[in-house]
Amino acid sequence: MTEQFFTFTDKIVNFTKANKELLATALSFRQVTTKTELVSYNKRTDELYFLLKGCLRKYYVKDGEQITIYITAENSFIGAFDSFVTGTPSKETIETLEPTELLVLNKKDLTRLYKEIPLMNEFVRKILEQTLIQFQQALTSFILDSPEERYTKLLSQNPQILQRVPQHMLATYLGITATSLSRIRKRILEKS
Amino acid sequence: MTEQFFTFTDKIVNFTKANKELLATALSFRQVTTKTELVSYNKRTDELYFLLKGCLRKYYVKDGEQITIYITAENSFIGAFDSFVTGTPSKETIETLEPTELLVLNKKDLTRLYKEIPLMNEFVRKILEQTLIQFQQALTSFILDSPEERYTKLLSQNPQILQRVPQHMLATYLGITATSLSRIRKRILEKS
DNA sequence: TTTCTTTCTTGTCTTTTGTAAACGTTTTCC
DNA sequence: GGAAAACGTTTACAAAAGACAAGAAAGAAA
Repeated sequence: MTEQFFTFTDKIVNFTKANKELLATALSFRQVTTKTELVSYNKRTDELYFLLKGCLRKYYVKDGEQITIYITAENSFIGAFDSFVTGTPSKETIETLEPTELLVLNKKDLTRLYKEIPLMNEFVRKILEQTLIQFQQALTSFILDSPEERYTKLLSQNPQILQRVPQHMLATYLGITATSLSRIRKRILEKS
Repeated sequence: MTEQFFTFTDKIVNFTKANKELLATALSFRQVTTKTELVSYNKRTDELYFLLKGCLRKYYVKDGEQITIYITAENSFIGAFDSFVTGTPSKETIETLEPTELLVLNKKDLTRLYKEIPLMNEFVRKILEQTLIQFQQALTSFILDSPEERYTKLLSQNPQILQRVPQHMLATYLGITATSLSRIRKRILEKS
């Protein structure tokens, strides 16, 4: 159950066997159905998730509409970082889009691991470095690219996601309405 | 010269005197004029900067136009993280907008500091956590808010920046053209 | 000061997106 | 299986943004 997780960590740092045993005791397995809220609006969260199987999204509610701001699938960490780090109620909701299997790490255990495993700070630092680069690329794409360009980029970089996520969620994720995405798709079809 | 930097670090972790002496030897002071490129297009960078005084922006070139993707001022770290971390040529340019004073930390020294100062990983991890939250908020604002909302938010959260950065740079930073920002400003004036 | 450059605004026209509503299709779930 | 909900597309109209060009205003430099 944790092999998949350590396959992931092995690409980042060299945890010792002892490290991994400690880590494994801190991780709890959780299996949830579609549409489960892992983090809810205005609730504090002290959990981080490692996705073993399935698909999640993060969304905000604005004017009564759900606006998807993040989508991710297998072998990645996700959490409501703001609430997790600062302890404030979360403005974002994290919800499963499929039956999902995760490993859960809570803040208390993470704090303990930072003390017990010196490599832990380095591990998390490297994860954060990668995540930051990803976020900066996403942010840059919003500034540089048109919605149509963002869609075609998503199409080429992450074609699987299109099979797993409803189009109206993709639309808000691209910063546009479902109507507009439908038009963009039509436009692209007509070009080819 | 480094007091200002340690005032900053003291808010994050408790470096010992010995830590600070080590750190200080790794930091070099640099004073540059307006429009100096700290990181240039297609060049690798192995430097991170801590801004003591002045103002910087990061920009991309698209279709011959400079598109500003980040602006920052005193007491913050900046660098072309992608190039810095992965060693690939930078697609972004970092340029001063004012006469600027900085502390420079290069990658070799940072790598050394990670080994010599255990707290260093924690320090950088915490900086990255904060930066990630900021980036996520910026990204979210692009998805959730209209250009007009982004402008008024910037106005209320960071009014000083408006005095220091030309409007056409702010415009691209907001994801719109200078023309459009000018009209938004007019619209806001007429409302009040 | 005078000149030159940069910056900002305005006008016109075109394209894109948003809003709201309708409609057919697919999926979900008793 | 059948009802209800969710999903995707389309249409008409309104609002916003982009492109391009012209010109005013402000700053920097000779």
